[in-house]
Amino acid sequence: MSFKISVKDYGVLSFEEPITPYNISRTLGFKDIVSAKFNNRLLDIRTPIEEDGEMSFVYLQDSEAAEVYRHTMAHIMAQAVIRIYGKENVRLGIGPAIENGFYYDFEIVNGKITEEDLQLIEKEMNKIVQENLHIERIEMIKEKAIELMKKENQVYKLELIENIEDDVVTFFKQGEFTDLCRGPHLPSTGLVKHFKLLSVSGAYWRGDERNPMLQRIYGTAFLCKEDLENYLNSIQEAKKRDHRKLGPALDLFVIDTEFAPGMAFFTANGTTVLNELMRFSRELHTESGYKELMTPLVMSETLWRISGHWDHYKENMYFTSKEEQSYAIKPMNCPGHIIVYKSKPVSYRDLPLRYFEFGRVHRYERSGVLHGIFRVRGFIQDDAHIFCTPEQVKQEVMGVINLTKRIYSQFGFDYSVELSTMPEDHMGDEIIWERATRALKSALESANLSYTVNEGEGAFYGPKIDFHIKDSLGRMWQCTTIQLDFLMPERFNIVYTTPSGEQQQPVMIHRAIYGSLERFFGILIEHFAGAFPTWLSPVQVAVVPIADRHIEYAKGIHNKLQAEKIRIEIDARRETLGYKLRDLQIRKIPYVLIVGDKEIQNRTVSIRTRHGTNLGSMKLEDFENAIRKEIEQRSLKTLLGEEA
RNA sequence: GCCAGCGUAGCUCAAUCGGCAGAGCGGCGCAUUCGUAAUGCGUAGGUUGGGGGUUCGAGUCCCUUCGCUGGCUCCA
Repeated sequence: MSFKISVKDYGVLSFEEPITPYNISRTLGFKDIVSAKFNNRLLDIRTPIEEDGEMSFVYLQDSEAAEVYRHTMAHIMAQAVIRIYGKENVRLGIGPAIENGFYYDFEIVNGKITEEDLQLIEKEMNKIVQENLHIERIEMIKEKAIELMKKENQVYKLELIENIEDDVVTFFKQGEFTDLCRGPHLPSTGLVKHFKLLSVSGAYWRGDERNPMLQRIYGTAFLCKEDLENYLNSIQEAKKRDHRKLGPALDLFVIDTEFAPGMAFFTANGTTVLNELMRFSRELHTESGYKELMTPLVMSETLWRISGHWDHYKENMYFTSKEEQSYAIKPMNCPGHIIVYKSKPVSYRDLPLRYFEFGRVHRYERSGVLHGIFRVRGFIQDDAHIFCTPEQVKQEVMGVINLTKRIYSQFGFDYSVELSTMPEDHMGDEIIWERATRALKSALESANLSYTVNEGEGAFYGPKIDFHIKDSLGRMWQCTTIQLDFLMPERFNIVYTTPSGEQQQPVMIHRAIYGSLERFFGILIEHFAGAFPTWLSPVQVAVVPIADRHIEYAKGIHNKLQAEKIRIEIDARRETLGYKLRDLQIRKIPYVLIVGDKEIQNRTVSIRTRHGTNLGSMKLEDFENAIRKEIEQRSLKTLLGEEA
């Protein structure tokens, strides 16, 4: 047996016997490695290697090391939990490193972990760090490991081992604590000292709600104190952008939890923003050849039986009845659009037929999932259904992708794209699903979008492409969705006439770009931290007369700009100038026009931005032209000299 | 829905061990007419989420219900 390893910054070495990265590093005089990258996989330094490959060493300061030390931190936490609650009372689930931190799932027999306990656990973790325990990697024959786990009553670990294919499994041991684990881990528990436990929550074993619920502790860890503090501060800062906080504070919406949990009441300000969003969307949809519809909110239950919602979506629907007739409040707009489609004969010449609607839908959502206006029970979709021939599918999907890119670029945020395939609970043949999935893939590739695949996450009627946007706390939310559907046209038996006079079934593409206006609005609030671009700002300009004798002039400005459809208000409150400026700035009004004696004399306005910058005086006409242009262009930036 | 925590004035938060429900901001009133982030004084505002219980006495302890937060599952 002989194999070669190419070590970065050294050269190629030949070995006859299995060797660990640690031993290689020692031989070559590299010190203090915490992990090794071997053929692009992060390895524990104690893992014996016996094959050709390329290796580079990972040191504590390297970015790749975070995964390793956070994983070790999860073990330290588990060790602390066991010390506190007693070995016989703790059953371990899984404990991986995640983005920015780590977690571990526990079952505490006849007990529970509360937020208060986190301090206690942190204290014990600090002890373990102080003890600087040596971490050992142990290989064990699977049968023996199963026996051991049975003896220790570690039912979850047992399940994990039974699902491992190899004959040998690995454990990591630090002091009295041993855990089934693939690794990699640090050489000892004393290397990373700065950590914080963040929260405790429930998590189903293996993510399945039929399984028991374990308790999950989330934490984070960093090499130096500053990084930890910066991270904790960034969480605090992000919380200030939270739309649930900013929305009511900026008077955009309220949620009345007593009378309508999971429903948003948009105030005048919020409605203004939504109207602007809809206006923008309508313009683009018209340009892209969509026809706007309005369809009923309440339709017969029978309709929903035909559509398949009754069989696959009933749990999420609201029902009502009158005169012994049962009705459903629509959870989707598709059946309504199909009724319009069916209302007259369709020729191949009419296709693709793009029906668009700002459709208000209601879906029952379990109480625990509601979240501000990101996840509600009633929302408005910028929904459309494209009816087309099978040949037109790819082009139509690409059209939607382009429209999506166009809309996103207006706001300037990043997104990720996912393709979701056939779920367990689905309608129709697998062959149809495969064809549809291929069409979506092909469109994605032609559009040059990189994407990840979510197996089994599609809608019940077809596979879909989703665009996700990050919220202020790093959670991803689905906005745009493009779903292919070969099934609903069949169930409703809709057809078009082909050139040869035959009746053929169209393909249906369900798509929404904002997704839900509520969610998109919420994302915007967080993205701009409430300081919307001027075209979206509920109030675009405030005029502040310095003293009563300036009110008349201020009113003139107000009336003039208002006549130009600029959203302007006058602040003639009997308060000091400083007080009003502070108040208007907190409300994030893009421009404040201050008028006093000087301005009246020169027919100017003094301009102050919501960032507190004094832009000096300007002729009213010049200001008017600039802001009008800024609004017309729906500019992300101000045209008056600084970032909007 | 599930696990844990939380729910006091419009908002942010006090109220010791179970012992008279309070403050700041905001609102309202009066005075102040002011040049780029908070003028001063006064005043109203509460069934402590709802219901039940323990107790001489409950914001505080127990039960229940509704809601919220963090996650899990689910989803636009």
